Amino acid sequence: MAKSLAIVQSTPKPDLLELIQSRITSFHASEAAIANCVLKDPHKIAGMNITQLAGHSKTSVSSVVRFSKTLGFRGFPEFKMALVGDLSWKSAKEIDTELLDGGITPKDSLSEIIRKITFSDARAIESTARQIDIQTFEKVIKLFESANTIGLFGLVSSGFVALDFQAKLNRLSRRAIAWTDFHAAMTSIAVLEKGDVLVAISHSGATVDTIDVMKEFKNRGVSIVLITNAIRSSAVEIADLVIYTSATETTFRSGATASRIAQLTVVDCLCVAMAQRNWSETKSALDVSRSAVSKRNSLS
Amino acid sequence: MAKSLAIVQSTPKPDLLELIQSRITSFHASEAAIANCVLKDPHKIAGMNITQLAGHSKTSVSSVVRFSKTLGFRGFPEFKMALVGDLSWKSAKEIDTELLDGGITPKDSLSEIIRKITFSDARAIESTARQIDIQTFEKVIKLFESANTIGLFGLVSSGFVALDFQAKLNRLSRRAIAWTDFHAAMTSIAVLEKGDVLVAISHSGATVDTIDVMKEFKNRGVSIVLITNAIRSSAVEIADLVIYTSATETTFRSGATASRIAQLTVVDCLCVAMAQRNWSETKSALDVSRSAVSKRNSLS
DNA sequence: GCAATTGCTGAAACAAATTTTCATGGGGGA
DNA sequence: TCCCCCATGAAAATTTGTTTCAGCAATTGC
Repeated sequence: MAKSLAIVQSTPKPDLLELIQSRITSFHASEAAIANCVLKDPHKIAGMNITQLAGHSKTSVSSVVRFSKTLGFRGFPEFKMALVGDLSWKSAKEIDTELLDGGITPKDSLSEIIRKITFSDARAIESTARQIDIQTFEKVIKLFESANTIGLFGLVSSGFVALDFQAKLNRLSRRAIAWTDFHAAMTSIAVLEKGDVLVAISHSGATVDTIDVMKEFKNRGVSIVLITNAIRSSAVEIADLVIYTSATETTFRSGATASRIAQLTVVDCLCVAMAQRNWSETKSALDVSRSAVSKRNSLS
Repeated sequence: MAKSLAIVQSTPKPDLLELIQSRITSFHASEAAIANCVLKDPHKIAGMNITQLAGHSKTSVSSVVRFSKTLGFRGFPEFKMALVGDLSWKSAKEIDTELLDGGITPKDSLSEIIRKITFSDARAIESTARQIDIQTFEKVIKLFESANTIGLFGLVSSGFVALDFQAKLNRLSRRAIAWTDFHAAMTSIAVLEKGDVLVAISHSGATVDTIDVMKEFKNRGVSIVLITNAIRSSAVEIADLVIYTSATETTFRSGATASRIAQLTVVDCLCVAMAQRNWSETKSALDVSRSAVSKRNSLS
């Protein structure tokens, strides 16, 4: 019971609904059915017991238990408590659940569009933050510290994040190389060897090229860190360590801005944490890099 | 069960602990013992089951049930849920009052680092959203719509935003070109002409190269839109329209993540707004672009 | 195109928790 | 001092939640 206690105490988890929303694509059929019920009328579900929810969602009690466990709870009661807490938290914050969907309609005014987008972006960050597993996070940092070279891989929008990550690591005087397509990574595969790290960034965790790259590097004995939004994906299977983001994509948002923002935040957290670990050395390295830039330009 | 539903739904009960406190004198011996336990460490109690609470308060399970009923609940589970809700509600209120300057100190734990960074990133988005002047925003969109070609310029980290912007505009089947350095922009200056738009992205608004680029294009009769964080800067003077971001950089954050995240959000708002303006055409364009990508890959 | 395997699903057996019942005993009043 | 009342906790009864297992569908490999 110490465990369930710890969960209740340490994580108010005030974003359960968003978490469910963002993971809904990686759910199985019956899990998704339950998720929909919960999202549709969370208050109603909060007043149900497991049998009722099973009936209401036209699934079985076992599926409800599995659903709860998939979300990281010990069982259904714990999930229910988290749900109650979440609803209560939201009512305190007066969060408009209608905004949660973030979906934009043809009749929305400009200010409504701005409100909806910024709301969902901000939530993606907060939700990702609460989601981060400190143990994993710390392990990733240690891997980085022991690695000789850090490889970064991401496609399209995740590629920008990889490049950003590279820039930040370089600034911390770490050797880092970012690739944004399959062939670039493959032709310089020898750059990483046993003891090094490859960070793969992929919102869906299912992109073919990304998975192939991960496999190739893994075969070389390179440790694989994955930053993704999808709990169940082939990429997760391959990776040694996984950091999850929590962003919901909706109509007109296929450009994946929310997920990229969440990824950037994660990257930033990792870099700042690394920087902080060796404060003095970093401070000077930062200063050097900064003054080098300002010889010609101010920052950007 | 209809009743318990009603209770959960209708009563946010934002003061369960106070209620207990106020009634404590009218409790029987064992009820009072339980009440004291609850008041002493509500979080701990919230993670207990009825047997544990009975043991902890040195009473019996039956007394706990009676205690719950005395408070007006149907039974112990309902009391527990109310307690969880109350605590969650209270913690939400507290978070608001907590002051976070975002500065990271050498002794911050990993979770503190994460909290501080994500907090300041989320704040950057929210406060940028509040800052945005709708009139300007709308004018920018109209400029975009009437322009033949849209040029994007940003250096270093703002360069990523420019590239992202280009990708998004292309996806909306707008002709857009991003440059991330002075010479690239200058050599293809002829791409933009009178009636077209150049969007300059610069956190500081003082970068020499960016200002030079703006001037050159302005001389050609190109309209200049600026996305910046600096209210008073040379760049603002030159631009025709300015959209302000609102991000504070602090120790170890010179990589400008917060400002970039704010910029990305602004870019996203602009694109979604444009998309929404001609819903039907866009919808199909988006679909085309999406399906083109998924031929080989899932999104990213 | 078929067989094997994997893994999702729900029914039912099982376990845990909550609630009710009931016997006990202590305190206040006659 | 005795009796009655009722708060109390032990244990039975019930409800609720969890695990196991067999079936089935989808996918992979041959």
